[in-house]
Amino acid sequence: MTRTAPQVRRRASRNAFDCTLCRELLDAGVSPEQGADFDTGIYDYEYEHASNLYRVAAPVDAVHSILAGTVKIVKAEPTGNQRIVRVLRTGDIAEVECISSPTFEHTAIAAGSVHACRIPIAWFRQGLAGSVRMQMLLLQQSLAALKETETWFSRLTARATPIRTRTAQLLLRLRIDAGDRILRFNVDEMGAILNIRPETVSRVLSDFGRLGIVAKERGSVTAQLYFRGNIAALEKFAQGI
Amino acid sequence: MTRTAPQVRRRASRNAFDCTLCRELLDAGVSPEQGADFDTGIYDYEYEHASNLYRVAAPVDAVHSILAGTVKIVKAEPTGNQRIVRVLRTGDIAEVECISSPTFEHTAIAAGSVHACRIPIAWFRQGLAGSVRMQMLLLQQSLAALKETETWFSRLTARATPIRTRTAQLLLRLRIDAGDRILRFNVDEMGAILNIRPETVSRVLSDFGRLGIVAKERGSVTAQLYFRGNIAALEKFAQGI
DNA sequence: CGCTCCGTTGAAACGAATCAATGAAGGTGG
DNA sequence: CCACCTTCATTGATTCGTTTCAACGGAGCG
Repeated sequence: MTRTAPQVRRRASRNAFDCTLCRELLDAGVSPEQGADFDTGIYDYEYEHASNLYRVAAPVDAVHSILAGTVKIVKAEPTGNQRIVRVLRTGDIAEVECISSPTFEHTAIAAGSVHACRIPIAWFRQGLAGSVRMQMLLLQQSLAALKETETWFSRLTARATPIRTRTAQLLLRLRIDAGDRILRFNVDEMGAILNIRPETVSRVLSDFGRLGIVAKERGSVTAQLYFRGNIAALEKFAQGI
Repeated sequence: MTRTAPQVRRRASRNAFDCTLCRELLDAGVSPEQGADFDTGIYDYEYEHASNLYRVAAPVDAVHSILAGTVKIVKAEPTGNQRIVRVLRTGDIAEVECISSPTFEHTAIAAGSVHACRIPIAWFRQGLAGSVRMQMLLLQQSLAALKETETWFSRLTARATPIRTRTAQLLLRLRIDAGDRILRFNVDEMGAILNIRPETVSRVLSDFGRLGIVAKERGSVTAQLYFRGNIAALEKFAQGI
């Protein structure tokens, strides 16, 4: 989990109004100073796979609204190792914690290609103070994050449940929409979530592979990011067979 | 963890205005209908040790503000076993989740004697809609809960860390104020937090006892609720010796 | 006094961690 | 275009820690 991650990010072409948060802010009548345009720092950025949206302990300069893609939220332990505490999807707002914290409490890493809107913190705070709808929106987000984290941890780290079961649960949680595609994390990352060693993840995944339940996608380069899974079978395993 | 818990609760004598939440609501100009008095259902209740403030899946009838004491927040797993996802202290607001949920998502159990203010949900929601300060207050609470849960889980369930270490960390987290008193959970409960078997908890605690680091309080009946701990020594263990 | 609840302790079984070696894939430079 | 190197996944053999099963003991209570 200490492998280096590229820091690349580039401005994309999308309109800022695709972002719920931006719309909400503008609706609230809080415009980013007069003559607002995209030079104020509100953009749709595209982040490469494995790049950081922001890093732990860095001063909070912006709030990120996920327009497309999946983002891993990583918490660093004092012991040095890192754990993934939740996963953000399209529509989520990253690091609502920034309201009461001057620095980021997590690191956010793109899983696959990610589009995110970066809203300058000053504008965001201004908007928050003046808009009841903004506050409710954030409250909802915060509660959603709480629920996600609780479930994530309490189900996925339950030692009573065998690792086979927990791995199946994790794979189901990483499913893309309704199909049989599953977001593919590497063995280190899955270990960081399930709290087991990468070797063990590999063993379980190999088992699943032999049973024909999970297969790695072959073909194009980007396809490596996904598994193909037998969802019905996985659900059985997830319930402890 | 399936031991029965008494359901006792009785009305205490304290004034509702000791409760931050109540004050906030009244300040917001939202009074519980005219002629408001304590018959509206706003009370300072006293809960006995091990009694429930509310139970999972029950319809949300009230929000609880903890005036004094410690409350365990328990999440039930589909597998049947229960885990303590966080601990509430004086000043905390229980189950902020109720804003977006019709039923309780957790069970709240008093650890020792607990004073809590029960605010009828209708009044609470009314106040929330009209008060910016209320919303910010809840947002803060929600974020605090999120942080607490993350830390709780990510530190205490880290499999890499030996159980000795994690137990020491837990004990430090259960410390009462600045002294050497530590809130005493039973072996089942500590197991439910650390995600280990009660027998294992017992073994570790016995070790600590032999090392003179932790001692069970002797004497009065209520004193059973506490340990006496050598804080400095525990901190060493908590850092992995 | 005997019951039950809860904590304690022991011995054995099991499962994941650890250590170590091999293999597949991708990138780089000659 | 191929050899080389790095990264990451895989697999095996062994060790270690927790669980499991089981029995015992103290405390509180009817």
